Amino acid sequence: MDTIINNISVDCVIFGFHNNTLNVLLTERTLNDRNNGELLFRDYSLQGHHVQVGEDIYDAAVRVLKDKAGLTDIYLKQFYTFGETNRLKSVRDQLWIKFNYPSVSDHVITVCYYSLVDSSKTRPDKEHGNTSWFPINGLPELAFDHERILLLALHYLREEIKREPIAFELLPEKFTLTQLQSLYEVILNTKLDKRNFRKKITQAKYIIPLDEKKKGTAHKPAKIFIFSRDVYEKTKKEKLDLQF
Amino acid sequence: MDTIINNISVDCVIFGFHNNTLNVLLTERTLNDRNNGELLFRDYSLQGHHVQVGEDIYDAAVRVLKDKAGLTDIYLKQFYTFGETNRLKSVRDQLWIKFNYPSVSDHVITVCYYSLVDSSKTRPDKEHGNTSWFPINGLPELAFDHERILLLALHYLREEIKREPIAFELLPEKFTLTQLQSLYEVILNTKLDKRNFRKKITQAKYIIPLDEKKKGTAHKPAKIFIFSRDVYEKTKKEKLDLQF
DNA sequence: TTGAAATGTGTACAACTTACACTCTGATGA
DNA sequence: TCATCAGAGTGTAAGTTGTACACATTTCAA
Repeated sequence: MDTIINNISVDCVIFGFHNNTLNVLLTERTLNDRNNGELLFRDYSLQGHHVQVGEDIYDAAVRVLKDKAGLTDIYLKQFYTFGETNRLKSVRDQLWIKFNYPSVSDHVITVCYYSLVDSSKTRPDKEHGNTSWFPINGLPELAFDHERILLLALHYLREEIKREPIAFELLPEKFTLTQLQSLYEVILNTKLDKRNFRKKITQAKYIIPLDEKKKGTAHKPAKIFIFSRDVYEKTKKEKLDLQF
Repeated sequence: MDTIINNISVDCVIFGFHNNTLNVLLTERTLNDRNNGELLFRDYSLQGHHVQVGEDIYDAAVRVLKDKAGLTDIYLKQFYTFGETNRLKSVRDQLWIKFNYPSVSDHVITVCYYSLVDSSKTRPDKEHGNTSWFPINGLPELAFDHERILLLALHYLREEIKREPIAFELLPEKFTLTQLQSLYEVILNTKLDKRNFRKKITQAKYIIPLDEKKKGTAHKPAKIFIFSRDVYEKTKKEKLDLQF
């Protein structure tokens, strides 16, 4: 039997892009009264779990994605570790922990990752029935310090998407430029100029047009593009640009 | 008595700028043979320690800076957490740990910070006699996985100094533009054009010239500048600049 | 007073960013 | 089959920013 390390956990903030919004995958957490079964509270948490004995923390994050969301082979980035002594000390969290994981330490450090998934590949399955997507702008009440974790993840995502080609992790392999542009607009919360955006794309040789068009649209079909990490690695240039 | 959490530590990569190089503060680690006292090995480690029971991890980092290097009130940035199961498993490290900290877990997670100090304020004192500065380009052999940690710290420092006004943390309060420029040159490992560099400075209203000149130079004395975080916060503009 | 050493300054050209509006294409249904 | 709809796709001019480049100035010390 795998045993857990009782003071170290990982939490994953799983981002997906659909319905033209940025969404996060959350799991319902409820606590019922021990005596009468009455619902004491319902809120939502990130996907997380304790690291197991003998397990690397990165592997723990991979395991959490697999077990809690059925996701494999996706982008995972460690962004911060939370280690305040009071992070699980609210009355509600204490109740829940005592009921569900009585053996856990009262000072748990959590190493946090954010991950990016192509939501077209992720269908809600039976196994993870109490897990669902919530739009960034319409979050429910969150468990523990998960709101803080989520907001910081969003901050790092916004910074990273400006500098690294990670947007593609959130899109299907084949995408249109309109899709790509609205992804940037949604994440960065700005409006971008279509022509200027496309001018930049043309310069990036690793965003490659196919001889293929989007089918089944009631209007002019869009050209389809793919991202090549290979070409990216070979053509990327370091930009030195001091932001005084 | 303070007790330590035996599987969670913090490590600090302390950067300083002097002699026109970027330096790191390291502490000598030695192990002598139990029987004949003969030196088994000598290498160097970052400043680190286990987190104590009831202590926030950030506070642990502050404590480490104080206790191990006599530093207070300096810039501290968490950049990564290392949690591989084999990070302390080399023969040498195991020997050292068994001798010095036999009660420590064999899977220690370490939360890493880098810190920036104005080295003009840090004089090597008696208490920390086995601690000294090493230039980035002339590092000695390092303990544990500290070389890896140090290199990653350097990576994050290089990224952050391009976007945030942290260079000033490495300089005295009053500095000249030549000092500032060579700091950037050393950290980013490039040559910058003096006139263009100064043109940028002029635009940044938070780098403020004083009516004061450097004294005691055998040549034309340089104007003295200070950095104002206050003005920075008020005048900074978000730069949206997708690096395709 | 002269030399050494580092400070401080301007301009022209190239590259990049920004603002902006209309035509094209294919699907649909009248 | 033709008109309409909805989104795709395209170029240019003006402004801003980045880059390359060389010499006069100031102080100290000999």
